Amino acid sequence: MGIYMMKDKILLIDGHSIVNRAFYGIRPLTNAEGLHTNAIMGFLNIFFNEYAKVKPKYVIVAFDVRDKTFRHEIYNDYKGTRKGMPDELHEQVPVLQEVLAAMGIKICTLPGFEADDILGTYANLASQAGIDAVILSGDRDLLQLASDTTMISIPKTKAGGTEIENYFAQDVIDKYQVTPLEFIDLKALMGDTSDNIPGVPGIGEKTAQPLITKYHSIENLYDHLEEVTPNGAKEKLRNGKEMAELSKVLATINVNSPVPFDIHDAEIPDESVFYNDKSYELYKKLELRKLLERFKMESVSRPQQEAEYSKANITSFNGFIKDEDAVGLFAEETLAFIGLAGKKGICIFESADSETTVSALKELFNSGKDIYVYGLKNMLHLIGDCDFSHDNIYDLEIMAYILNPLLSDYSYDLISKDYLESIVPSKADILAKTSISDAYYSLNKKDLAFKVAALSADSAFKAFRAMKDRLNDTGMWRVFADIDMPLAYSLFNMEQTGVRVNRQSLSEFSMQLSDMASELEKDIYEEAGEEFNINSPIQLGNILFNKMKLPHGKKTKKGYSTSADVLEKLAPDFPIVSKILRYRQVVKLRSTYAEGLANYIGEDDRIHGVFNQTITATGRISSTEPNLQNIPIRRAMGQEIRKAFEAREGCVLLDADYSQIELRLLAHMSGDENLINAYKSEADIHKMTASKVFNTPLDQVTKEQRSNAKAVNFGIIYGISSFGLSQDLSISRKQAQEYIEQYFQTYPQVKEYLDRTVREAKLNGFVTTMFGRRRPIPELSNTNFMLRQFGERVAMNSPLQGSAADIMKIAMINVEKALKEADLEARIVLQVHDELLVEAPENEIDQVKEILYNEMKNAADTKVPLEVEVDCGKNWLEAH
DNA sequence: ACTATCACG
DNA sequence: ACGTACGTGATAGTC
Repeated sequence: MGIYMMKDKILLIDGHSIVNRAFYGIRPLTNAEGLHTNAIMGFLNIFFNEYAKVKPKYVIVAFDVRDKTFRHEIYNDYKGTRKGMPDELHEQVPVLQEVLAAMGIKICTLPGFEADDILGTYANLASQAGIDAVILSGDRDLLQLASDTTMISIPKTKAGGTEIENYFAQDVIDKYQVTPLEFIDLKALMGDTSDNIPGVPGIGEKTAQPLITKYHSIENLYDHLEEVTPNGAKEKLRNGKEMAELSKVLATINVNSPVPFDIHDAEIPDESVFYNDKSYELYKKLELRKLLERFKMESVSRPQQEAEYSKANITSFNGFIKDEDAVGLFAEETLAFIGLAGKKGICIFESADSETTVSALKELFNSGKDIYVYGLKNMLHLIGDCDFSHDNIYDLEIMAYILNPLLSDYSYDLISKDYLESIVPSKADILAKTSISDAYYSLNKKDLAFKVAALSADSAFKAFRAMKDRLNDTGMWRVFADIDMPLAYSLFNMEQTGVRVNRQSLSEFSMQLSDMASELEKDIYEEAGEEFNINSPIQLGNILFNKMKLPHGKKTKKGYSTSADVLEKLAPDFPIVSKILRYRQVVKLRSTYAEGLANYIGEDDRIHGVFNQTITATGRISSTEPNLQNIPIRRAMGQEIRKAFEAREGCVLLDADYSQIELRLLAHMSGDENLINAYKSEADIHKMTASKVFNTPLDQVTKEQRSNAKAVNFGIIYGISSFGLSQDLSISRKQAQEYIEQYFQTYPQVKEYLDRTVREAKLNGFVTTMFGRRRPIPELSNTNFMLRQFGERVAMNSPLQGSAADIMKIAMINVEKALKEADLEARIVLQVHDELLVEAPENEIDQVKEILYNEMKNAADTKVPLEVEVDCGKNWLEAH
């Protein structure tokens, strides 16, 4: 390998241009404080990529002083002003500058000059000092600065990510047939609206480019104006001479600006200067999680705040809690140790065996002390039961969820930040990807496991008060104490009970499905004339819409949509399409359900799924590993899967579901007299609505009218829009709009209620359920019309969906309690939003039916009675 | 890791 | 001019 001197490099960044590109390229993101962060994140990503590629010795980021844009003022004065940036972007610029400064990166602004001038000047200075320059900008204006030693880098957003186009002088010539300096003249002729360069009216790129290639400059072009053909262009040039000259002044970058510091002041001696305490805290505050990983990678020796704790044997934990009223508790699956934190400090208690730990935990729970934990339900699974006092145990994860259900994570480090204003290292910071168990049992990471335990217990101990106050202040303490906290035990019991699934039935059905799939596959290949992957939307789209030339509907990013609603419209005319739809159905049933569910059936022939309590924005619970809330029901083939959910020997399944609970709640919450009366007088609300909306006697309502009214009813719950309804019903927007207006005429107080809800949501920034649970809606104050519109629909939907969720939670708690008090063996096995599935011994059927009906019906007091249907059967399909 | 699709309420 | 119904999770393909 030869040895040669590498020239030093300087990376010059056009701040506003890159931040703009980042803003529009990345979906909106905010941190817990509501500060937008997408542009900052995008900028830093682009920066780190470019930094890694260029490996510069110097870095300068230039920003315009936006209020006074000197050169352009001349022009702005008579032709309007530069487009302002949206608030969501504007607020990020000073924060980004703060981040860059913390990273030790020089920022340069210069009143009276543009960022372009600063970049040009430093590139010029660099060239004189024998330093290569790389200018990073989204703006092609900068191409005039390209030379053999100055490269212009322009990021382009492509489908697969960001690609960067690099231009030295020769690259500019190759692409535009003009030299970098001639690029100024080209720009001056053709103009650039984004940069407020007027250009010569009527002259575009097509005309301008050959002219500059031939005459090299505007001055020379006008000296030879008479030679120019065609006459039209000549005439336009003649009339636009003044514009051309002005434009050239505007388009020329000043490479001799009075820049405030020397290149050598912008030296980055080593990449590690980016990663310091100050920048770490800023990244953390901005919740730039992905980027935070760099801090670990790049500076392993970064000092981490130490958690001070003592160590003891678990048998002595009583001594620790003796003079404490409350403690924060950490426990995890090894059960080899626990962490306790109280007012006198933190202690890690080690234990010889898990039985000792379990009994210590139970004793602790029964000690009468208040216990604060993160994720109680998981802890209950470690212990194996919840037969101990409940009302002194508080789950901070649930508290944090209620305070802001929009977050994706409620770990101790985020809670410390939000409620204690204290930055502590997260589990991932301390252990990277190692699990607590692996760390505990490894040779050198045991103390790291202890450290996580200590920080978690300590933050639980300290954050409780602030969170309780916040729940009280927002009127949500009752939601926590009466609904979500007790529900955790119900969910634990449900998970522990599990639901019995017949392995044999699933496997037989899976084989049938496989046969059906290969049959359909064969037919589809035959009709398509070739073999391809039917599961690939890209390949399928190509076959259907490019090769076979079927009429296409919507487009996706990568081609034509092949979604079911598009294919269904084609199915009657093209047999291959019906086969594809059927193939999809079959494959879905096999992979997700027949095979997918089988993987979760345990030794006890039951599936013990996970019911998550801190996921949804509205207060519903969600189900994972596997998802037991989306088991097929609507189509005959899918019902086979439901049949596999069986009661164990000697038992039956009782299924209880609320009928149209959200619509009934709409009647209750709006107080609409017509809707309330409709419910009181007629069982079939969709038919009743059809009769009123379409002005038809009840007994003459057609099937179609009823189903249209049903769609409108659903639309109302989802936050009605004429577009959405028109899509659903395959009718025109105008027609949909008429339905909606008819509906609101029928139920005027519903309209008033929805308007009021949106209005108050805009005022408060959140909506509430009947029980006071809040959902924040930051979209309502977004400047993006689409997002605001979305916020309005959410405002209409969330109180209904959320109140229904609250009611079901209350019902679950009460059903469980009633089953226990009646000393029954029956257990809740599933919850599917408005439906409960209970497994009960045959001799308990009547009692359990009664309990389900009463507890669900009476879970809330509403102006329209809640209707509950209870049924039973040997399997879930029969019971529903 | 992201997109498209589809299962449920 | 935009381009959408509300709330979820799993799978397969693609990058």
